[in-house]
Amino acid sequence: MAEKGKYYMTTAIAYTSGKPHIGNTYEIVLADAIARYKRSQGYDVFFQTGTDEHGQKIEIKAKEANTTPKLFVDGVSTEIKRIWDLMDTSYDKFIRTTDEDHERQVQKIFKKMYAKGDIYKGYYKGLYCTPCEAFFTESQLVDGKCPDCGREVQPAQEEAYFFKMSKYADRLIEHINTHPEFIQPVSRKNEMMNNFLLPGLQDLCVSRTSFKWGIPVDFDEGHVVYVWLDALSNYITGIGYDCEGNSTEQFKKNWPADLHLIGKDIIRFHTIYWPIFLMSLELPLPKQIFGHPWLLQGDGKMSKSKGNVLYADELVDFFGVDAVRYFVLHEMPFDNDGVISWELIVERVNSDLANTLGNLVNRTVSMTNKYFGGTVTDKGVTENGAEAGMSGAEVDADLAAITKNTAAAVEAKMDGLRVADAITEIFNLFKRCNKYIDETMPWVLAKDEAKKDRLETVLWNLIQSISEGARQLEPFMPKTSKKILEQLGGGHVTDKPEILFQRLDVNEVMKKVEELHPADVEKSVGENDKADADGSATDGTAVIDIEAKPEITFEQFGAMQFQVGEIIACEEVKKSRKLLCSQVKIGSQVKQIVSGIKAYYTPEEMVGKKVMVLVNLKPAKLAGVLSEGMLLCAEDAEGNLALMTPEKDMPSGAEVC
RNA sequence: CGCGGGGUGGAGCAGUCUGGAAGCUCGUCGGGCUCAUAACCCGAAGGUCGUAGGUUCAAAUCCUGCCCCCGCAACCA
Repeated sequence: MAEKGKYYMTTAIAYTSGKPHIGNTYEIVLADAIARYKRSQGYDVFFQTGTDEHGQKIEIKAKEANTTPKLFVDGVSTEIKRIWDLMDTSYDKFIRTTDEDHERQVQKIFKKMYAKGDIYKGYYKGLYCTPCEAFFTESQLVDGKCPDCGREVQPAQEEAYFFKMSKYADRLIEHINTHPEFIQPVSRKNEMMNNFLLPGLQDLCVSRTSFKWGIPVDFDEGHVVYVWLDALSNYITGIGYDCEGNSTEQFKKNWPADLHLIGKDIIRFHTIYWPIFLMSLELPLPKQIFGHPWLLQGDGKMSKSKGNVLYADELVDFFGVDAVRYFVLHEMPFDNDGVISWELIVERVNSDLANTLGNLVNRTVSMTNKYFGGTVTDKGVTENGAEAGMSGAEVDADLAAITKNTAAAVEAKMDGLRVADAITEIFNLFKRCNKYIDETMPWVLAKDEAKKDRLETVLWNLIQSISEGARQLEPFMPKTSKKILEQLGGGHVTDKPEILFQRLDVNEVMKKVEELHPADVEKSVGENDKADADGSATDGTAVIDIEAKPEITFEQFGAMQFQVGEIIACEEVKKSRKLLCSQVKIGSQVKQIVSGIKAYYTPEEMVGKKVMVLVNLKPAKLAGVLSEGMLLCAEDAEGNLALMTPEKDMPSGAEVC
C-alpha cells in the first residue's frame, strides 16, 4: 500500500461528568472505524481522543460525591478509557485536560491572546439577583424581575475576560465559503452562517470567577479559563503545540488536523470559536469538521431515572464487541439520528451477523472439510452442468467482479465518511457469496466424481471472496475480520468452524435485561406482547422504585404546609405546551398555581376538583405566569400524572398532615 | 412568531442539495434447496411519498400555506 501522507483526526474529548452511555461511545467507534480504514489505505494516521475535565458542573458533582474534583475526574476518566479500550478503539493518544503540559500550554495560549489584544479585560454586565446569585440579561427578565424568583434585580458587573470574536468573523466567513468541505454535513453550514456568523458575533466571555475548578489565568488570580477555550485547545496541545515557538516535530507534522469528528450539538464551538482561536494563534485551520448525528434510545428519551440508558459495557456483555460496533456503525445514517434498543440489536445480530455472515463462513468451512478434507486449490474449472440459468463461467465472473469491486465501493463511501454505507457494501458481497452457493450447488457437484474439480474451484472462489470481504471488514469489526481469515486462512480451513455470532432469542434477551434492570420491566412488558411467557406472576401489580432521598427530620417535614384546595377556575397558559393555570381556593384565600399537567387534564375537568396543595412553596414564574404553590401529583414510570385528591370529601383549606 | 429534526408499502430507513421509471432491511405470503447457525436462494403481495395549492412536458424531489410527531430550550414548582 502506497504511503499517502499523514492523517490527523480527533474525536471530541468526553466530558467527565459521569459514565459515558452508548451514544457517547458511538463517536469513538465511528472515529476508530475511520482511523483503521485510513491506516489500511496507507495513511500515517494519528488518532487522538481524551477527556474534558474542568468546569463548574464537575466541581458540583465532586462535591455531591463528597470528593475532590481531581479524584472525581480521575475516576471517571479511567472509566471512559476502559470503555474505549473495551470497544477495541485504536487511538494513539488519550489526552486529559488536567494533564500538566496541557494546562501549562493553555495558560500560555491565554496569555498570548491577551498580549495580542484579542482578549481584553472587561466587565460582565447584567442584572443581578442577589438571592439567586445569578446574572440575567434584559431579555431573560420576566416583567423586569428575576425569572427564577420574581424578585427585583440590580444592575451589577463582574470582572471578566472577553475574546474579540468579531475581529476574525469576516475571515471565517470567507474561509467557510471557499472551503465547502469544511463543515460536514453541508446542511450544518447554513445553520452556522445564518444563525451566528451573518447576524454578527458577540465577543465571547472566556474566563470565569464563579468557580475554581479550571485552569487558572496565571496573571490574574481568581479567574479560570473558560472550559471551551481549555477543551478545544487539546487538539493542538495533545500533539505538542507550543505557542512560544517550541512545538514538537509531531505537531509540525500533524497540524492542521484532517478531521475533527464531533457530535452535531457542538458544531458551533468547532466551526466558529475554534477556527477563530486558531486564527488568533496564527495557525492553519483544520481541514474538515464532521458533526455526526446522535444515537437515540428507542423512545427518544434517554433518562437515567427511568433506568433505560444503554451502556457500551453492558451491551458488550450481551452481544460481544464487534456486534455492538457493527450495530452502531451500521444503524447510523449519514446525517439523521439513529435508533438503538435491545430488540433492534438482536434483530441485526440475527439477520446480518448470524445468518448472512456467520452462516456463510460456517457452511463454506463445513463443505471444504467435508469434500476436500479442508484444503482446496484453484482448479480453474468454470463449466459444468449443475448451474441453472447462468453458465458456470458467468456465475464465477459475476462473483469475481463484485469481489473485486468491493474495495473500490467501500473506498468511495468512506471518502465521504459514509461509514454505514461502506459496511453495507461489504455485506452485499457476503450476500452475493450466499447466492453463489445456491447457484453452483456444491452438494450436487459432490455427488458426481467427474465434477470434483469444478466443486473445488467453486469452494476456492468462495474462500477468496469471503476472505476479501473479511479484509474489508477489518476497520469496522477487527476481531471478526481476524477470526474469519483464521478460519479460512492459509490454504487450509479450520477443522471445526467456530460459530461467529450465535442467533439470539429476543424474548430471552429481554428477560435477562429485565433481571439486570428491574425498573425497565413495565416498559418492556407493555411493549412486548409475549411477556406472558414467564412474567404473568407480576402482571397487574406493577410497582415502581425510585431513587431514595436522604432521610429528613420531623422539623423539615413540619416546615411544609399542605392543604386541601378547590380548583375554582382553570385555563391553559398560552404559549406553553404543558402548563395549566389554576385558581385554587384554599380556605378563604385564592392562590394561582401553574402546573405542568396539560397533557393529562383539560381545564374543564380540573374545575371543581379538591386537590392537595403545597401552600408555602416559594412563588415562581412559569412561562411568565406567577405560581404560588404546587398541586401534588403521582407520577408513573412513563411520566403520566394523576392529581392527589382526598379520599373523603374535605373542606377547602383543610390541613394535610 | 424561540432553535432544530422529521412525516416514503405492517415496522425501521434511503432517495430530496443536482426534478425524469418509488428503493433497501426486517416482517408477511408462496416456491426452491438441504452444505449450513430452523439457515440460505427465488418469487409475490403491499405505498394517494403528511396535506392543500403552485411552478414544470415531468415533482417524493423546487416554491407557498396548513396539519401532525420528535429532540433541545423554555415552563415539568
